[in-house]
Amino acid sequence: MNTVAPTPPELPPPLPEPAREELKLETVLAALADPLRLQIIQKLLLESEDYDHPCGWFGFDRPKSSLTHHFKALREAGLIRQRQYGLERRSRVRDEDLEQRFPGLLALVKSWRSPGA
Amino acid sequence: MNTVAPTPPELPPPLPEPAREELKLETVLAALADPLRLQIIQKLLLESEDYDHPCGWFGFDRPKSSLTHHFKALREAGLIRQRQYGLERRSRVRDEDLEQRFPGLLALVKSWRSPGA
DNA sequence: TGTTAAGTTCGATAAAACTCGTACAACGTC
DNA sequence: GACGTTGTACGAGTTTTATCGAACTTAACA
Repeated sequence: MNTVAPTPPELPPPLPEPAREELKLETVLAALADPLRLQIIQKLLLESEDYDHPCGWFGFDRPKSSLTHHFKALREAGLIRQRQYGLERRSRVRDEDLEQRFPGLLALVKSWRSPGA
Repeated sequence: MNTVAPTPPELPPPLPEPAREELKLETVLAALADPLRLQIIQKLLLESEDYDHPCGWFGFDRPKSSLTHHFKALREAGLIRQRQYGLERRSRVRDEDLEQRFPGLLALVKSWRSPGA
């Protein structure tokens, strides 16, 4: 019986991101201080169900260039990992890395009561 | 036998601050995103030993007007409580309020490894 | 009363950050 | 190849934030 974990089915490589050890609390907090970005992370945490999501999935009524800006900020701060699937760039929260470095932080985001709801 | 808690020995009233229920995660995170302010909170958490401290106690080599700016930012975000003692304005972390609203957040600040040390 | 010390307020400057339009690149499909 | 779709890159305008000097306020005290 072979108990080796199955090889993941060829994922596209992640876009450039800081390594786990490079994550800085100041930077992570600054990234989360923006309400839209907080909302992005919260939605991913609450609704993503193990799938990565392109930024259209979020349903924000904002110009695309604004969204690019915020997703990039999140990625560069180390909050999300992004992979390119054809045209789409899908995002997921780096929950393991974040929990390891900043335990409890994501729980706070999860239970955030956003002003808009 | 009287088990009533002793009346605290006449503290000066706190300067204006947001009530516990008014604390906003975005605002708190933004306040903590600045390295100097993060350092202020961390130092208070690690070394204050139940005393409030005037801003000279921190030993920052910055002009007074800069310090005023940051302490005010922390107070208005709800991170510290300040009381006036004669000429001094002493600060303490609002640990109970913060722990209640954002459990685990202060632990992250406590274990922060500041870039400068 | 005059001096010192802690801290504020105001104002100017400078550096970041947010917002978004326009133009562009890449991939799929007809 | 032309088109629609997803998203980026660049740049400009606007707002926020940080930094700090200078003048002021207040309390303590000799």
